[in-house]
Amino acid sequence: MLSLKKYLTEGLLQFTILLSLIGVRVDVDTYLTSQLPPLREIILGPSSAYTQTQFHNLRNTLDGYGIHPKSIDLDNYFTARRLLSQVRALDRFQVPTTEVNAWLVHRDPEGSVSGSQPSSGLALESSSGLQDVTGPDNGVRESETEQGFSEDLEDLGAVAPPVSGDLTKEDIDLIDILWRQDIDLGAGREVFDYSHRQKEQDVDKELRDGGEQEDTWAGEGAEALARNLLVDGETGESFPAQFPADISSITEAVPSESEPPALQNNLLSPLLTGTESPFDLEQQWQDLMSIMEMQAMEVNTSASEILYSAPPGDPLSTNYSLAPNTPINQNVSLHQASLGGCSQDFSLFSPEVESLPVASSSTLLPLVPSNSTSLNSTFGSTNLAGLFFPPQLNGTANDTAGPELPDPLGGLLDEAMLDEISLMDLAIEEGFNPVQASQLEEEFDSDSGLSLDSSHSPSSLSSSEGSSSSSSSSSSSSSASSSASSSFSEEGAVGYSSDSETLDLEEAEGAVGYQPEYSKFCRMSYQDPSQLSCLPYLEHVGHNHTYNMAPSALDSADLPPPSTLKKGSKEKQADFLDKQMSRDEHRARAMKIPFTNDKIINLPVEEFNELLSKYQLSEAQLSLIRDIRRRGKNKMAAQNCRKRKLDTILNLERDVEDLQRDKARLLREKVEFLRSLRQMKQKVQSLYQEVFGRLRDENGRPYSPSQYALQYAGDGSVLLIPRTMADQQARRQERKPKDRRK
DNA sequence: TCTCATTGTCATGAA
DNA sequence: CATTCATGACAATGA
Repeated sequence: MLSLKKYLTEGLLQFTILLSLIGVRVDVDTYLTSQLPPLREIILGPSSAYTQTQFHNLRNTLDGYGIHPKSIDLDNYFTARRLLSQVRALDRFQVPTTEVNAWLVHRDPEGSVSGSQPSSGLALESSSGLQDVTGPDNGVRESETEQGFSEDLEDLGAVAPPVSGDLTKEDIDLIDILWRQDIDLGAGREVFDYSHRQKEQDVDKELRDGGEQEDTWAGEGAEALARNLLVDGETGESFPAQFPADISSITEAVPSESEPPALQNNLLSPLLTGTESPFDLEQQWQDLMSIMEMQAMEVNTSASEILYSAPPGDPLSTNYSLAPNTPINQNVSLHQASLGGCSQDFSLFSPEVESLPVASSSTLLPLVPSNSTSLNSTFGSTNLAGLFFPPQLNGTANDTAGPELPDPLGGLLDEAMLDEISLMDLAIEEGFNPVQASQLEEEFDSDSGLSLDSSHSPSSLSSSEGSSSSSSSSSSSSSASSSASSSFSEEGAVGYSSDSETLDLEEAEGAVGYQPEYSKFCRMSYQDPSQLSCLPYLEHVGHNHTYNMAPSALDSADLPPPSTLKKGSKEKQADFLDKQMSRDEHRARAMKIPFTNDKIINLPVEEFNELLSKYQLSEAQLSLIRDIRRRGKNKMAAQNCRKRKLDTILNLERDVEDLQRDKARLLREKVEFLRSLRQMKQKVQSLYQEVFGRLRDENGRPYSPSQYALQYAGDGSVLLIPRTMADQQARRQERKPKDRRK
C-alpha cells in the first residue's frame, strides 16, 4: 500500500516533470539527431537560440502556471521582445551567471515594485539600500548558482528559485542552465539577463497576481541578508570578476572608445580561421564576433569611460579589495556595466520598465561604492579571484593579451566558463544520485522505456518481477505473477481464465491481474523491502478478486462443486469464501442461476446464448445474468483501464527519467564542447597574438593593437587593417545575420 | 470516526 | 441495433 501510494505520488510528480520536459524534448532530439549541431550551437548559437526560444516559451507557460488572462498579453509581448533579444544575442558569450542572476532579482523589484516607484531606486543609493538590492540579488543568484547548481545537477540541472519551489520551476531552472550554457557559447550577457529578467518578470507578475508579490518583495529585504551570507563563498564572485577583467582587458586593448569591438572582431576572426575551418563555422564565428562587438558597445555606452579607466584585466579581487583605495571607477566598472546592461534590457522589455533605467542609471554611480564595500565584505575577494582566475590565466590574460589582445572569449568564457562548467560537471555527477539508482536499474532493466505500449508492461513486469524475486526471494509470488502476467497479457480473460474451479486457481487468477502492477511498483520504487511487502499484499488482493469464482461459502451447498472439494470444507473457508463471493455471485445463487458467473461473464456471446437456451430461465434470471455479464465485463474493463492508466504513468515516469538522463548527458557533452571550444579559442588567441606581435611596420616598429587588427578574410587570408575599418566590417557582419534571423 | 486506497458499479460514448 | 470496450464518476469496503 504505502509503496503504491508513494509510487503514485512520485509518478505524478515525474509526470509533471515530463510535461514540462516535453518542450525540452525537442531540443534533446535535435541534439541527438544531429551530432555536429551541438558544437555548432556552441559556437554559433543559432540552434541554441531556438532552444532558448523554446525554453522561453516553455518557461512562459510554466511560469504562467495558471496563466492569468491578464498576463497573457504581457507574455506575448515579452515573448516577442525576448525573441528579438535572443536573435540579437544568439552568439554572445555568456556573462557571468552570477551577475546575471543578480540582475534578474534586482530587476524584478525594479520592474514590478520599484518600477512604479522611483523611490526604491533612491533607496538603493544608500549603502544599505544597495546591499539590499545587489546583495539579495547576488545572494539569490549565488545561492541558486551553488545550491542551484548542485541541486540542478542533482536534479539534472534544476536551478529552482526557492520562491515557488515547484518541480516545474526546477525544470525551468534546468532549462536555464542549458540556456546559460548556450549563452556561454554564443549568447551575450544582455540576452541572458534579458531572458532572466523576463522570466523573473513573468514570475513576478504571476506572483503579484497571486498576491504573493508583496510577501516576496517584503521578504526579499529579509532574505537579502541571508542571501548575502550565501554570496560570500559563492561562485558569483568569479563572474563579476571576470566581467570586469574582460572589460578592463578591452579597455587596455582599446584606448579609444570604439576600439574594443574592433579588437574583439579581430580576435574572433582569427579564431574563425583557425578553429572554424574544420567545422565550417566561420559564419557562426563572425556572428559571434559581431555579437561580441555589440556587447562591448553596450558596455561601453553604459560605462565605457569608467571601464577604460579601470586597470586592465584586474581580477575582482584587486578591484574589490582595493576598492576603498582605488578610485571608485574601477569598482564601479563591473557593476555599472552590469547595471547599464540591465537598464538597457529593461528598456527593451516594456515601457513600464523603460522608465526605470533612468533612475537605475542615476542610482548606479552612487551604488557603486556601496557595492564595492558590500562585495568586499561579502566576498572573499582575493579568494574568489584566486579560485576563479588561476594565476596563470590571469597572467596570460593581462600580460600576453595585455591591452591589445583582450580575449573576450577567453576572458569571459574561459575562466568563468571553466569554473561554471566544472561546477556543472560536479553538479551533474552529483545530480545523478537521486535518479541514478532508478536510472541504472532501468537501464539494466529495459532499454525501451519510452514505449507506452500497455502490452509491454506485463512482459516488463514479469521480467522485473524475476529480477525482484531474485533479490527479495519471493519465488512463489514471482512464479504466480509470471503465469498471471502471461494470462493477463491476453487481456480479456485475465483473472477469469476458465470455470474457476478451485480457490487456488482463483487466488492465482486474482493475483494475476494485480500482481504485475504491484511488482512494477516494487520495481519502480527501487526498494527491496517494498518488494517483500508486496507479496502479502498481493495475496490479499488476490482474495479480493475471487468474486468471480463461482460457488462457495455459505451457499456452497447450492453451488458446491470445486470449491468445497478443494477447500477441504472448513468453516473458516466457508466464511472466507462467503466473504469472497461477489454480490453478483450471491445474487446468482439467490436466483438459482444454474451456471457460474465466470461462464456468464467470460463465455463468448454465441456460447453464452447457447448456454442460456439450454435452460429455462425466468425473466428475472435472464436479467440478472445479463447484468452479471455486463458488470463482470465492465469490472474487467475497469481493471484494465486502471492498469493502463498506471502503466501510462509508469511509462511516463520512465520517460522522464530517460529524458533526465539524456539531459544530463547532453549537459555533459555540452560542457565538453565548451571546454574544447575554449581551448581552441585560447589557441587561436595565442596564435593571433604571436602573429600580431611579430608584425612590424615599415619603420620596424610593432603595430599598435589599439590601432590595427588582424582581420580574417573569407578567402583564408589574414589582413592587417586599421581598427576602425575592422570595427565597421564587424558591425556589418553583425547586422547581416541579425537581419537574416529576423 | 475520519481519511485514504482499492475495487466494483454505473453511465456514457466510441468502435 | 446489439455487443463490447474504455473511461469518468461515484459508491462500497477495508486498512
